Amino acid sequence: MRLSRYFLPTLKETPREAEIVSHRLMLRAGMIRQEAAGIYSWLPLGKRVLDKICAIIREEQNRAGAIEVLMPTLQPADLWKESGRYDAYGEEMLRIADRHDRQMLYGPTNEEMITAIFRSSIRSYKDLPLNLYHIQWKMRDEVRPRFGTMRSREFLMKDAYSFDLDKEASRRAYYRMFVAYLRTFHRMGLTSVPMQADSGPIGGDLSHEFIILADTGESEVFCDKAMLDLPIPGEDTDFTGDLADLVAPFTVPYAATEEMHDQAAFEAAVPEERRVSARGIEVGHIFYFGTKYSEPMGAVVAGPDGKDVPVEMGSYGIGPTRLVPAIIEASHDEDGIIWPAAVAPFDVGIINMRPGDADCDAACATLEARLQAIGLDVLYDDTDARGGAKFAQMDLIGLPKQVIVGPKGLAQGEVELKDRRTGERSMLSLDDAIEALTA
RNA sequence: CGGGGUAUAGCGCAGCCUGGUAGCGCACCUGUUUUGGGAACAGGGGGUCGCAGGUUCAAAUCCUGCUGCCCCGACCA
Repeated sequence: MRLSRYFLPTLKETPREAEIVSHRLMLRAGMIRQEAAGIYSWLPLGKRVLDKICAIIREEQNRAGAIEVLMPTLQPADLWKESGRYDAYGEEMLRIADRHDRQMLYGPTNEEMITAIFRSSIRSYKDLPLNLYHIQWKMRDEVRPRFGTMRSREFLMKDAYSFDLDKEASRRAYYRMFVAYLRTFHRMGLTSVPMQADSGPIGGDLSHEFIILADTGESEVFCDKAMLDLPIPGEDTDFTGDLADLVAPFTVPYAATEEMHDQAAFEAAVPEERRVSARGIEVGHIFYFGTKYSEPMGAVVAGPDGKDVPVEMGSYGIGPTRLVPAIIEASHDEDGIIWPAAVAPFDVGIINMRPGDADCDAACATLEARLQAIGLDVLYDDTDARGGAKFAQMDLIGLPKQVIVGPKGLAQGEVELKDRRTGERSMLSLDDAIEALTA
């Protein structure tokens, strides 16, 4: 992509409304634009990051055996009356009447709808286990949206729903998502800590929040330092087996958000030098809720004995539009964003120091073509802005690798390769630079 | 929903107290000189001063009402 033909409205100054660093950087890097309180447009650079995040989520959901669907954002109120949540949900649910004065709502979540889909097609335990997910816009009309897309009213959510014959099978389904989540966040360059969460009226231990540690996180979290260094299950994980042994190392050490925190238990369980108390951002939440929806809504399957039983369910959420700022909170410096390679909007940035100079133009064009040929996404700054402005902009938008091409280097047959994270710079021949970027 | 702010060009701000027909920096356009870490000079374009009403010869400025947005709290992927 040539920068001169792209839409990248970066800002030198920070819009006044932005308080936290990720919000400031997302606005300055031209990733988003606010349309109303808690409502955002995603501009090209932001859209690219969002797409990369969603792609990783999909890969890991699919690997874990979940199947993608797509449900509508607008739902009929009748479904929610069946589950009893239409009246219970409160002001956070955006209610709409259509032209026939039918009661509709912009969905804050999809348990009712997925249960309706399930019950209309599945009759036998032989069709279980089943896990259906989608990535789709949700609306929660929060009293006070804030922090950019970290807490917005309209937000993207990956929500998966599992269906099983009994609680034991549902636990295995829960563990599959547990491992999938560990892998998903790990692949995005994040250290996530699963923390036991309030599981509501069902009780038990099958509810976890996945927390990213970041200084500017919203809530206080406490855990055993050992949690941060646990190896993450590999992509060869057999999701058809029981994953209890893989999950156990993550559920045994102490880890709790402030709502669940017990200081005495913390001190008893964790030696002082391993006690971590930090800020965290919730990027995922999984829970088992049994027959809470299947029973009132009549989602039953015939068991081996031929008798109908309400299906056991769980739901599993990740917020991609929250992950973007979460990643930035965890990875930035005073110059701007530092994207982990897996979610960077472009893999490589090329800076042409002297557009119009035949040698510079030719070297940049060659570089761009060869990097694209090996499958890299390249943003080529071919504008005639001053050198300093180009460096600042490329650092602001956080591309992990940058190649700087100018007459001084070319006179020696070299270009400069820069690593955004470490700040390391080295002069290399064009071929060596391409070699280094391919590795 | 309680408390506190704020609203003037795309962004950041001044002007308001003391009324006289809108200004600065950045960004943008033209030209020249420049060019290795947010260039210099010269010229230029861009504004229903959030909205509505009122006071006045005259309102960005004073008065009244409303709305948007931000922050703190309670609530939440």
